[in-house]
Amino acid sequence: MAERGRPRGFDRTEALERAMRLFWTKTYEGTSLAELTEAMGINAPSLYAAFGSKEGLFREALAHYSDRAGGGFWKELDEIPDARTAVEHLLLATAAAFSDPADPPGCLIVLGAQHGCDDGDAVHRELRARRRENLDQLANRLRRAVTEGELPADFDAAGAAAFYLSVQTGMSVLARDGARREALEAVARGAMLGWDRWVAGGAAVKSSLRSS
Amino acid sequence: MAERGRPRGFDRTEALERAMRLFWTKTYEGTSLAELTEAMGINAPSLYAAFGSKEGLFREALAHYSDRAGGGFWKELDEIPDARTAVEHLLLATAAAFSDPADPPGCLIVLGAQHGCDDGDAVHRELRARRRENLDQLANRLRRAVTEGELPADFDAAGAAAFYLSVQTGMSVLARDGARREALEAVARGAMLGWDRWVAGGAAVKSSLRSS
DNA sequence: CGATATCTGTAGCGAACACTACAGATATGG
DNA sequence: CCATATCTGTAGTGTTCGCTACAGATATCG
Repeated sequence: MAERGRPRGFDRTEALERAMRLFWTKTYEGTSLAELTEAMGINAPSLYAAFGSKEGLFREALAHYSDRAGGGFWKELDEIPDARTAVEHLLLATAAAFSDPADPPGCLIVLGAQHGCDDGDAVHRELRARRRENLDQLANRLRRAVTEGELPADFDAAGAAAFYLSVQTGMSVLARDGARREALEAVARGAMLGWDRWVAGGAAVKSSLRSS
Repeated sequence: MAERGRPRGFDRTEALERAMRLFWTKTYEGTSLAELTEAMGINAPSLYAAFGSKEGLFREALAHYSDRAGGGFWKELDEIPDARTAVEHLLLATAAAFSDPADPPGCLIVLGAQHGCDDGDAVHRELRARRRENLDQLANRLRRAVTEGELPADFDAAGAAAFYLSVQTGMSVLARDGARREALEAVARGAMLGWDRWVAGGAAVKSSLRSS
């Protein structure tokens, strides 16, 4: 059954793309509806008919971001067979993406909204959930490497995941503050310098702690 | 000369402290004047007489934060004689502070405002400048260790500073997302695992890159 | 063609925002 | 005691916010 009524006068996907880039540049709360409608080339009622609300539009923009811009290296994390190479690639690809002049610097999922504390707000909960997803994906990738025998049984997958995600998250802010690609790559390479000692296991971690 | 006119009816420092904690919890843009006046126990005209504007109040709150809450470990970075211990202490003290239940999690300087791109806004420029200050202080501390002979002449102080700051910055977001103290300490310890290879110098970094 | 359904543009809604005019209150300086 | 100066509380200001009522336009269905 074909659609009835007057057909939509704009390309929904392109409008969504423009909204995503605006949210990415100015954050959720920092982007007004007037700015959105202007960038999308439509009027407010068209926006509400197509996306429901500012929040609905943001959530769709977020999904679009995960599928397109921010999704690449996270998918590859699972595809690259060697865990060490996979993590290194994640960080180096992040360094390249966050400093790509064609896109706003940093990650929409990290920088896309205010970082309040209480936040029962749905947008903040969704962003938090997606960051949590990244943490889990990283930990699961490392655990997989343990079961595959690449990493030792006592490998601290949860700790290492938190560490590597912390590095990647910090890179978002550094990029927003103007860090160049070489600087971000130095961060990525620096994070990999400790890999062997992560692999060496809990004893090495503890001795490093004792030496302080 | 003593002050003329009706004396102020509230403690300016305590009001500032309360404002700081509110900004710390809800960010600059996320905190309304109504919330501020309520938390500070004063009316809007008193706030404006004492602090000039919301922006002026935030800047004073920021200075208060640097002097009091966020300032401790950054001062100690320069006081601890051994650079390795100094950096390790910075990260471990950060882990403890960011997960202290008595304070809002994470750092006001990292989380205190929206992370927009263009931002000619004065508040954002000041936060960015303070983050830049942290980067410079860390790099200078490492360079000092080079001149003192603790670190080799070819030590990549700028790269290492970017790396360790990236870790610390990421910890702010992890803390905001609910990371416990042990998780943040794992991040801190993980960051120190690569220290020796940072010290081993550019050749080690490059070989690590080649191995990917 | 008429009925129906959806989209578009104008124009404006109530609420929240940062901020302030003004009058009364309360101190000091002479 | 009077003049002056500063603070406090009330009650607003104009602007911007996200959002929508409504009428006209444009499509399909029968």
